[in-house]
Amino acid sequence: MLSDRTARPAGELARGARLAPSTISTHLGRLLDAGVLDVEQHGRHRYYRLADPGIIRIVESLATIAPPKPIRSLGGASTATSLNFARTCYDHLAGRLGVWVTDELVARGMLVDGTTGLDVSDAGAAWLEDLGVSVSEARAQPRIFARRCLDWSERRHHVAGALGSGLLARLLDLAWIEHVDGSRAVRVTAAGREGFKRSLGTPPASS
Amino acid sequence: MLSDRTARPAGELARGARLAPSTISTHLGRLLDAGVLDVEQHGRHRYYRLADPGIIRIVESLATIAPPKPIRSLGGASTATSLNFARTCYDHLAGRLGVWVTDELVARGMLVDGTTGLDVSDAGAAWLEDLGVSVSEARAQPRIFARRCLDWSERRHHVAGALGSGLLARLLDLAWIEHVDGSRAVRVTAAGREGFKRSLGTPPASS
DNA sequence: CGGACGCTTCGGGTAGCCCCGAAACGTGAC
DNA sequence: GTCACGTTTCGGGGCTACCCGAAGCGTCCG
Repeated sequence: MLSDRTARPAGELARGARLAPSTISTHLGRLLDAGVLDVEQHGRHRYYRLADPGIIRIVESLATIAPPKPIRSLGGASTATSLNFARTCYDHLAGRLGVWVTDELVARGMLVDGTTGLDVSDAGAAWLEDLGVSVSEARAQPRIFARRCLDWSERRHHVAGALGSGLLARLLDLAWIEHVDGSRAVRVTAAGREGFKRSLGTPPASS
Repeated sequence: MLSDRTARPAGELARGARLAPSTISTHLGRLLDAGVLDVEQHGRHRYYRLADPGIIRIVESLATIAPPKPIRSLGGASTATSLNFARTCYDHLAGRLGVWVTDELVARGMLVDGTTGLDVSDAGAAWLEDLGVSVSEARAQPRIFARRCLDWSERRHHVAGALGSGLLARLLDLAWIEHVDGSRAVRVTAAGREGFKRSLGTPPASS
């Protein structure tokens, strides 16, 4: 849950791992002592995050070789919260939906491995422009065009970078997806289900 | 023990870890199932090695953040074998002696961090030439001049690359060190103790 | 100021990992 | 064929990491 560089309070981590707050607190304390985590206090919340980029790299490389349902203890970890289905990760789409979109684009040859990160093929550019995402604008931005970002709930990659950002913005604009209250969680609208179905096939179920 | 890319039979790994062969065999079996290790059978020996470069990188990065005396179980791991004191790692010097030499050179400002790996200062070059190691020859070689190599017994770095190779060759040439029978283990001769003392201070004890 | 809330600390129960010795297996040596 | 040797498999024992509920501490809110 912390591998997306977010800082999260202990209670949220406990709920996410389906463990008692006291249990999570012990773990966090040890990781803090070991220098793996940093903590920042805001009011009565204590926000934990991975200590440095080196640690992040290690966590990510471990996650890539870990079996799909790893974690020998920690209760079973994967929760059934709406965050697992779809959420924003910074400014792009993550969760089961984000990974699905990425997978479909790759399967159709629209998204391919490029020299630095990912790239779109001609077919991919056409599809994106048709949807209303400006590929040329994304390319012009002073940041990496498209890169893989590790999804903590799916343990697979979804697309980030300028392209991921543009895609998320357009999907919200089209009202194919919308934020759930004020949270990072996202839900697919009726229009979205239709739209996805027409252009990429049936999206995963939210349950 | 496997992080230097060597392949080793189960029994040697058991002795190195000071564990019963049956215990080590269980661990190796699990790591094999998980795809972390590969195995190759030669006669009645089974040689284990890390499965791929990705795994090697992960093992090394974990070792760099692990505390100096980690390993919660596994008996206590660090053996008192002669391999721990001094050995060759490919074509350079490793073990307590190899790490000591590297540390002393760094402490004296002779070995410094360079753009790619390590580099020698003017003082370092002078010292090496005085010893009889040709720095210019090492630089001319079509391989990296000097790099850090993780020492599995010390869990710290020693110097490798063309410079590490030249240094080992010269130390053997000067008969400051010599191989123990046919093994990778190395011992310091009487002349070596004298020589090290004059130029770098008292070397670590072999016991 | 009292109560709610987030978090941590403490004490104790349990599951499962790590370990070993004994025995089985397979290969090479005599 | 028999023995030696390296390795694996099996059955069990001890330890400790993980986990929880209860209690304590600090912060915010009414």
